Amino acid sequence: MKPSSPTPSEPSPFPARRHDHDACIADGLARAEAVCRERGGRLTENRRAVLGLLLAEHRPVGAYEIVERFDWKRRKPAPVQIYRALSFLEAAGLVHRIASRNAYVACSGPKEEHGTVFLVCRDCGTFAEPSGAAVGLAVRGLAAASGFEPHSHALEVTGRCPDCRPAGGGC
Amino acid sequence: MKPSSPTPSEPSPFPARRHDHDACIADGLARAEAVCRERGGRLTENRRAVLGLLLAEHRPVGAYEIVERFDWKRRKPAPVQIYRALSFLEAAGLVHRIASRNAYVACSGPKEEHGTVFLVCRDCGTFAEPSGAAVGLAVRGLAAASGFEPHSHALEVTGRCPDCRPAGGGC
DNA sequence: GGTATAATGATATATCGTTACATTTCCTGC
DNA sequence: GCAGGAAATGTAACGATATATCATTATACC
Repeated sequence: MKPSSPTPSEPSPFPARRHDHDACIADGLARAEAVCRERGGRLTENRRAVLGLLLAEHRPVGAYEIVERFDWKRRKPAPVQIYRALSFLEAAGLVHRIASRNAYVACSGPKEEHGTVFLVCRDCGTFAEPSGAAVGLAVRGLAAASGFEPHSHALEVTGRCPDCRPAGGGC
Repeated sequence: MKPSSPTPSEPSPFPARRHDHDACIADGLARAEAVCRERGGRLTENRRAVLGLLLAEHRPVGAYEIVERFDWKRRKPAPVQIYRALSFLEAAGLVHRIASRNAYVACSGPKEEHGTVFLVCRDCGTFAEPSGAAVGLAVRGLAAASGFEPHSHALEVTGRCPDCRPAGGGC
């Protein structure tokens, strides 16, 4: 028996090892189009390209790595181009910055109330963004206890993803 | 009635507006000495100076700000000196890096199990490090649900500290 | 004292992110 | 179509953050 998810009602936030990648990119881009229509921005070629690259990776990617891997009109873009696209996408809630790694990921779901949770595998770099309701609760609890008025929060967890942790070992 | 802490059993993690600052620095340095004896490192003059500066501020301070404010043997230190001291102190659990701000703070208490919580006031920059037991619980819950094996985590919350939030306003 | 290890000093460089300003693209109203 | 204005891009230079390298000095231990 393989250690597959025991509770299909709450699927793992990690991407399946093999999955329909093209669909997952197409979904992300479609969602981006919708968000842009709603917010008023334009999903231009540059922004679409950056988002597409991030959607194609399920891991945090540095801005300069995006620069290197890019081929816009047969030439390398300047860093500022990438940062501009990232700023726009981040403001739209389509991309998150992983501060502890100076890297960026495509957001995997609709934006939660100013709070995000990131799980990053220390071995393979795979990334997941689970629902952070429990964390939001914990934050509000801390805030109430200390008189702090929370505005936004980011929880970054490093560890090992289901694929990288020793299969049977309970350790 | 002023909005002081209603539960004296759990004191605010924020420093009182006026408090015995010298004692608070002395305590931190004493604790550092103890940690060094235990771990085997040396709390050298440079490291002690960096830690002292961070202890004197209750807010995140950037590495280059430390450089600027420093006066070692009548000259400005090179950045690498500061980073070396910070690395040592961070490894010893005496200092934390606030990734979202590229800044560093003196740790206000004994190290918790590979997890930390930071509250940073967006108005005055004041910083607090409350007990993160509730967050640790939330992380373990998320992990259990997704098959992730958490190793360490950092939660960074921005908002307004008790001194900066409007006194009576329930907003 | 002699030796190994830890820490520092000094210089250069890598990495990450922004400023400033000119130019182009796209939408809108005519 | 086409002028006017806002949004987005192109280009170059710069600022901020962090590390590499190697020679030198201090400290602990025998």
